[in-house]
Amino acid sequence: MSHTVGIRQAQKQKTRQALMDAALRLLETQSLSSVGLREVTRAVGVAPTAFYRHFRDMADLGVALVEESLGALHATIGEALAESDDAARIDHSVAVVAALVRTSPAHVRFLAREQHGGVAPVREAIGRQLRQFGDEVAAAFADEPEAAGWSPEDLRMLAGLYVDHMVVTASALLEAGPGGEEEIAGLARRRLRLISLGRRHWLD
Amino acid sequence: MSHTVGIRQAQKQKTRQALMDAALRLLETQSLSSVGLREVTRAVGVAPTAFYRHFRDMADLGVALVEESLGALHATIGEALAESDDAARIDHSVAVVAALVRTSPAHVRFLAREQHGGVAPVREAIGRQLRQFGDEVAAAFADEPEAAGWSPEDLRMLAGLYVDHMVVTASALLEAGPGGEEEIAGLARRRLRLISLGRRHWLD
DNA sequence: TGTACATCAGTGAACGCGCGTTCACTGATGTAC
DNA sequence: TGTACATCAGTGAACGCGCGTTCACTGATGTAC
Repeated sequence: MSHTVGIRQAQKQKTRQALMDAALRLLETQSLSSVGLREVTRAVGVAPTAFYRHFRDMADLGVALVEESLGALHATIGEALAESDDAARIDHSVAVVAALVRTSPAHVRFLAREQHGGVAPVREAIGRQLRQFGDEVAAAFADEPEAAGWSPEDLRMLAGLYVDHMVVTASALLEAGPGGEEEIAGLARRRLRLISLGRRHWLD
Repeated sequence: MSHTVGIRQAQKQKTRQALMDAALRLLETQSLSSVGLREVTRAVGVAPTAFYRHFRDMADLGVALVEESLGALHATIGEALAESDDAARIDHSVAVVAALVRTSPAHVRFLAREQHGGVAPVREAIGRQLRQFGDEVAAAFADEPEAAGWSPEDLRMLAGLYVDHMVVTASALLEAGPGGEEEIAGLARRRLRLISLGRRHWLD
């Protein structure tokens, strides 16, 4: 091999990830503004000062967690939106959200908690991501024949309604726990179906 | 007069309210789990130990703030829901939420922040209030002729959609500030209208 | 391949600070007679 | 109305503790020759 990543760089990346993982675990029962830097380094087993080699402060780590939580979701959501049939799209979208909550509950909890939390940079990073999802959903809608006659503003309004509803669904799934998943998912599907009905008659 | 409130009791109530007001002001830029008891008493101008005469801890004060924020709202929402015309009900409901955000922005910010925040008793108190709003909205819907043929579950689903939407609207109004109020309110009304359209065709 | 030097992730001691909670107290208000 | 005692909201000193941040350091990794 000509050029490996470098032992030093690989180890640094590993520590950085360990700090993020430890923080995420602590965030399940606290909010970001009350999790301390020392608490995180203690959980990882490094000196408090090692933290500064990776993040300026806890807000900086929080922003990194937002990217980790939502960065990969854009592609997955894109797939769900690509479904041609309306019912299939609803089922697929709800399934994507349910899968996210099932596989990464701590990430979802973090997002729900910090979306309106006390740490401005993190709040803004989440807001940016959600707005981007809204834009992507609106763009997907715009490509469909059902969008004929719709103003861009109304499409964006509808897309925002979808996204907001998905966020509400994610935190409801979280609160319900694994046992209540199917009930919440069913409720979410019925709500989306009602919205979808409204969409169909919007231009009547 | 036969029996005044008592100077002692009145003064105690005044201090208690001052603690809640000071906490609410501090909560505009922080979350509950990072606001300290000493910070609150310092803002009021009493000794830290005076806090314990009124609340067990900050979570206890938070629960009291939830009641203060939402307790009076049930009656007001009831009025809005009593509108017979669908469009009037939408306008009235959005106006109630906008008025709440305008007159008590700090209360609304507190609720948005702590709805999924790190302090369990407060989170649960907010959840209880929102569920109660949902029940009230569902009961109001049930009394209408349009509800004929609807299952109780579907009515509760619709009511939840309304309440969740109002919560989303309230925090959007907060983020937008006074200048963007009309835009957000307009968006909220269009969304409610779309939901209302879906409702009308639910049984088709 | 070997050597000499540079880099830099992680260390550990030290700092000043504000925190929540305890305790015995004070003195104005309330009550019984 | 006046007196004697009880109540209790608010005080102030004291405590031990964990916090974020600074600093000079160490020693493994990286690089130039």
